Amino acid sequence: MDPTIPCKICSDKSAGVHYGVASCEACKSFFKRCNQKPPEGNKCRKPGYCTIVPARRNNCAECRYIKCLAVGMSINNIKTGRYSAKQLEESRREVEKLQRQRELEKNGFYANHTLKNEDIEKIVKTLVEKRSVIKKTFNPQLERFAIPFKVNRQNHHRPMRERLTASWKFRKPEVFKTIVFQVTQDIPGFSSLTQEDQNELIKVNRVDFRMIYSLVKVEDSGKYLLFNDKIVCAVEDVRKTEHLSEEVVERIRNVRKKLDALQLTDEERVVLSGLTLTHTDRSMKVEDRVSIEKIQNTLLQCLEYCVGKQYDSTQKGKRVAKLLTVLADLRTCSDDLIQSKHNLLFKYPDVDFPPSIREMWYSDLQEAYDMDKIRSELQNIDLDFVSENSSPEMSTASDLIDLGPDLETFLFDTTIFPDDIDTVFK
Amino acid sequence: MDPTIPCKICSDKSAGVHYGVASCEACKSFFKRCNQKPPEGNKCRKPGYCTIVPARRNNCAECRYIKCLAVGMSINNIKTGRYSAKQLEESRREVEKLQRQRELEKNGFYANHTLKNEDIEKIVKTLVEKRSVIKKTFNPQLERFAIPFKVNRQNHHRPMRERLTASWKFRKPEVFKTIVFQVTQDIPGFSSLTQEDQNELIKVNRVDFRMIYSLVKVEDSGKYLLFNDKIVCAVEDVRKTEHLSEEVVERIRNVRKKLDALQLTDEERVVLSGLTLTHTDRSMKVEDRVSIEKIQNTLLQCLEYCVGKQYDSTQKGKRVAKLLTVLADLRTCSDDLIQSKHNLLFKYPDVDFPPSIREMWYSDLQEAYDMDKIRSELQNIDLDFVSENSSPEMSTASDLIDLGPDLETFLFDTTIFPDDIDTVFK
DNA sequence: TAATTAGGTCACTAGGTCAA
DNA sequence: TTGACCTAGTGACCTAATTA
Ligand SMILES: [Zn+2]
Ligand SMILES: [Zn+2]
Ligand SMILES: [Zn+2]
Ligand SMILES: [Zn+2]
Repeated sequence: MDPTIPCKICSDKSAGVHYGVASCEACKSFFKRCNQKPPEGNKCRKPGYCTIVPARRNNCAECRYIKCLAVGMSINNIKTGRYSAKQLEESRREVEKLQRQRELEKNGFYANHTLKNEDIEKIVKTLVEKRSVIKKTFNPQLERFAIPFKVNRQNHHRPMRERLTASWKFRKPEVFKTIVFQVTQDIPGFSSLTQEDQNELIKVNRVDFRMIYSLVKVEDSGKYLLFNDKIVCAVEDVRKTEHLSEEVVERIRNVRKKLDALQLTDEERVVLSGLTLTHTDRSMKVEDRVSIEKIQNTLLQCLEYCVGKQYDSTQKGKRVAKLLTVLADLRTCSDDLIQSKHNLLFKYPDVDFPPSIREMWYSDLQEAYDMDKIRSELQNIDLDFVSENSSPEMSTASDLIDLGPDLETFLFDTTIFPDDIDTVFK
Repeated sequence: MDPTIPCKICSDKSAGVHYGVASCEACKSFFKRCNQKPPEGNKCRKPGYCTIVPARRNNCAECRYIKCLAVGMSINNIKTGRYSAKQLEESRREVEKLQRQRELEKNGFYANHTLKNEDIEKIVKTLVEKRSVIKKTFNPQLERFAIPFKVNRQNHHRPMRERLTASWKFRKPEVFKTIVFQVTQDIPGFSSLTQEDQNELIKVNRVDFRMIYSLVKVEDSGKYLLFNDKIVCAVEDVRKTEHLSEEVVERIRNVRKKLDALQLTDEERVVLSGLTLTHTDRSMKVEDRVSIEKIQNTLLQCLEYCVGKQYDSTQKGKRVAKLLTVLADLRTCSDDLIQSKHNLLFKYPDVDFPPSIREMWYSDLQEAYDMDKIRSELQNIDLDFVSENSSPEMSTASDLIDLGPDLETFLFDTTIFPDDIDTVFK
């Protein structure tokens, strides 16, 4: 809407926000046509690598489309109607940011370099290995939760405020922070960002990150939470304790289905996870957008490389496009999830949430994660809140709906009410 | 007015009560435009089935419009001006209910499932058959009233209090209760509701139900009450004994006209009747709104199916929209009727109304229908209060206005003053 | 008065059109 | 195929009207 904000795809003069992204008239029309018929593959020698600028944007439709998807264009992201005062304020601030940005650019900070394959290989390999290390490191702690339990439905009728207050005593968000911190250490350029930017990116994108990075396999029917191939909990019970509406759950379910359908390789998974953290649209506070874009560019090259290992050039572009489309869907979906969390928390402002939770869910709070503190706290984390009784029962399948949340969300972010869990078995 | 009450159409943040329904700014504007020009039909594959949520509400205007109508939006439902203390109290209570609601949500009961055609067929067939059974069962009792009689106009000048007291001796609301109870037995899910919710729904929606379910044919001119094709009474006389204002009668007359103009098939009639009972906005006491919504959803599918039998896909959406519009009009109209009943009864608080009547008309009374008692009482109902004299005269047509009430209302709910009836003729 | 809403306004965008 | 331009919405905000 402000012409000083350039097209996110080709950096031409933007003609407003189209399909969720500031874009020029040309790129808007282009993406519109792509939705009717996506551009043919196997024309570009290196899909994803062509530079998209006004003069050359018509040279490679495939790359233009990939860029559209990468910056978050999606048919599910449509905005209509007049802007609210709040949105206008956002826009105004983005313009200011941009000006500061341009000054940085003049200092030759940003270079649109192309990585060598061996560098890419090294990055991806490190990320994959880090994931299995994390798995091993946290297994002992996570394993303690791999105990199926039954939810006491009676507790759903207790006053919400009471249940919320009780639940937070047992949250361990530090575990997640540690995991994501470990990962960012291996994303080239991420630790060079200011502490503030790092924290902000993690904060606003953690749901997306977690959804993709998830350490657990989701059970095939999608009805149960699995960890180490053991059923942990019925999804419907999580939905209720999470206080999520059917609609939000439906959205999550759909995105989870799409994610599962992708059958991500480990390599694709870690790179995509990293990509989620480079999304800056959710925050006004992020300062150094140019550096973040550079990180994004690096990871996109990694993605292209990983996909190229499995697919021939005919299919490679398609696969990349597909991955990025699902990423965009995931963003919209987790926006909803975050929103419904906010609604919940604002509805019960007097609940005694620990500061770490407030900070996590109230996006306008100023405190940020203290990475050093997290690192030092890593040793002292204690996760036991489930006592181990036994009772070989579980909510019946007929009560359940099809959803595939991930264990981490369940364990560290969700509103689990320990009092609701009355029997643990196996 | 309370922003925690979401938009009834798309569940976005509501901006107050518009056209009678809590709705967001967007849906308000949308409905406003629809009143100028309704959305084009035959664009949606399955009118009425699209989910209306903020992100997707612009995907299908037809379904959004149908949803508007289904939740009761109507140009005749406009409310302006400041809220009274009572209305504010209502709103406050609704917010509380909503919170409790979400906690109940839901023993897996609410699933937005789509019914198979054969199941729909079965439901509709059962409902239609039940109606003809009811007709047969109650014919002997109703037939006894199918005697035209003349009203003694002198009695209209007797003190109101006196007339009211006398009249209630002869009311038989039990008959109606039995009829509606029989019907609810065949509405899937209705009998699974708590006894309290069932009673409350019947209580607050009975006028609408009756108006549509009506067992009698209305005389063509609309000037006389008919049962089994025999004139029973002049409408204007009912108006006077009922103490209804010209305005209310005019409203009823208009709605009745609209209803008649629809030329409902038996199938449409029974399904619409069922739908009236799923309306929860009139009561604060209704608890399990989600289950009721599911019932409503089921019946909406039935309606769509019935309409689909007669109309091609081009016209189907239009017909459904039309039916739901009239339903909304009916609601407003019977709101007026109920209000004027309340006014009447509050004006004469010392009249010795039987408990069953108090309970029926004073919506804030706590007693509810006792279904089991009704069932057992069914055998003992005795409807004879009209003695059979004869006199071949009738109120002249010039006194009459165009109104088409239904016999059940006349017989069982209305304020008939037996003393007013001085001559009955063949 | 103050609260509250219908209807108007117009800054916005999806999708269609068509010359280049 | 492209992209400038157009049309039919959309929805945030405003004001006049309505009511307690
Ligand atoms: Zn562009
Ligand atoms: Zn290319
Ligand atoms: Zn809405
Ligand atoms: Zn539709």
